[in-house]
Amino acid sequence: MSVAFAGVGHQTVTWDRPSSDCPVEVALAAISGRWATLVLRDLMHGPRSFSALRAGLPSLSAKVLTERLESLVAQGLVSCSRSPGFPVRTSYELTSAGLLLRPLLVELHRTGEALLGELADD
Amino acid sequence: MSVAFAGVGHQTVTWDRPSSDCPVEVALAAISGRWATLVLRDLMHGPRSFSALRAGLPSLSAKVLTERLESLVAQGLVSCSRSPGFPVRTSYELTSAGLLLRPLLVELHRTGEALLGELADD
DNA sequence: CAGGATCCTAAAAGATACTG
DNA sequence: CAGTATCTTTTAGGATCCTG
Repeated sequence: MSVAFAGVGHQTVTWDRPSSDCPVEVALAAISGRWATLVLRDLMHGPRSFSALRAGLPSLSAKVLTERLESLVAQGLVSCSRSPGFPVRTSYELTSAGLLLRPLLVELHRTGEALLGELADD
Repeated sequence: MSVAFAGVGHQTVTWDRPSSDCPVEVALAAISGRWATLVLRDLMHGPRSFSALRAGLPSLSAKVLTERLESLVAQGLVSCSRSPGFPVRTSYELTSAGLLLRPLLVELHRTGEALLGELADD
């Protein structure tokens, strides 16, 4: 059921709704939600604690950061380890699956620049 | 202000919120919203009328399709031409800017497949 | 330090009916 | 045909205060 965007060829699949088994939806799920790409970008540079992530994104509330991280962990893209003792320290880190997102983020950035350039010509 | 995701190097930019002048946000805006990628995928195959798009995405209401198309047109990614006379016929078509999204859609699909493969290993 | 619990608002999505 | 109008529901995001 591989849908070839590039090869504009014949294809049998006909989605009638965004279905979660579609690869595109899977990838989209990983990067959607406000701040998601920014959090991922931070994690691309290495493991980060909860507060390190907050410090990097000051206008992001604890609640939303928690949501974003929970989502990423649930999708198997990020793992979380917490130090025993007190106060607790956490370390969020990309899993091998999470690392697969790097080319997508790069492409997102590249495409955005291309759009800015193209639309400036008008 | 080019942010290198790939080159994990030094960078001066520090976003404290998703800003619309960030290329990543620009690209994200183009593909966000439910059904957006599906509509774009249809348009990648050539010009489509309003009802042709609806026919391809049966569970998508006229209202939402209208919203999606308005957004794409507003972003300069799609153009719309309407035939004079009655009944009216429309033709939505990707602009040259809109065509720039193709590699991104391909990458989205590719990444999704990679994720499905990687996560299946667990 | 790293969240959880609540409450609130705004925006997005969907259903339905109607118009140029 | 190609939408618009309206209303209701859902969901995301944010603010604030609290806890292990």
